[in-house]
Amino acid sequence: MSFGETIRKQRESKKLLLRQAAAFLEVDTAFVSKLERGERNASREQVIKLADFLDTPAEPLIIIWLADKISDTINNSKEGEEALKLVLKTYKKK
Amino acid sequence: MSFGETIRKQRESKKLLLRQAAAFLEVDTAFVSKLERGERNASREQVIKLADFLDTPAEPLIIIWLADKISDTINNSKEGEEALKLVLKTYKKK
DNA sequence: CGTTTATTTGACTACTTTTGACAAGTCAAA
DNA sequence: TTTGACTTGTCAAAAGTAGTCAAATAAACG
Repeated sequence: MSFGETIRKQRESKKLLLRQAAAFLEVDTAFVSKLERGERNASREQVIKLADFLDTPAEPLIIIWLADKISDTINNSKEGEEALKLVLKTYKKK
Repeated sequence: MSFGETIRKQRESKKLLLRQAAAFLEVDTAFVSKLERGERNASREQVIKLADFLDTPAEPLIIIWLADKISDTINNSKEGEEALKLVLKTYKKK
């Protein structure tokens, strides 16, 4: 599940409105709608604020958000999986 | 080893000059220098051309180049490893 | 139905980033 | 001291992005 879907689900399950999320983040409602549908990207700060707004721990949300960004840079290229493995390998040692 | 280092090593081992690489890629010498030092990013097309220029298969080069971009989007954040694993997991099933 | 409230869409602007060139620089070798 | 390889800084143009606004849909609901 993508970052957008995740926060939408959480927001809805708590009966919160886009408008409220927007007020909390201090942005326009349309913008939050776009975040939830993956049409815009959240900044790290916004993710943290969202976690706060949704009253959920930030870290898992950040992980999903980051994963989304990674998928995005890979962009379905067929070399993606190999590249991921490579990064993971060199990431561990250090 | 990063993408830049990789292509520099290959170029040097074949006694090719920056100037020649630049001509082949149809860019300026300074630009290739920056690519090799990671100060600029190559486009996918440029990577492919480079492979051609270096007379080496493109795929492994693309993998390294992609891995570089991924590392870049993770940018040492502590959630990076978890995010990588998450992407890898969802990437396999598809 | 008709009205109101929530969400989506698209166009648009301002801002930031990136590309690649150019000129001037360092450095080594001859 | 000239020459050839590479590096560095600066910049204009191009491309990308964040966020807004107004108008369009879609629910919800009496």
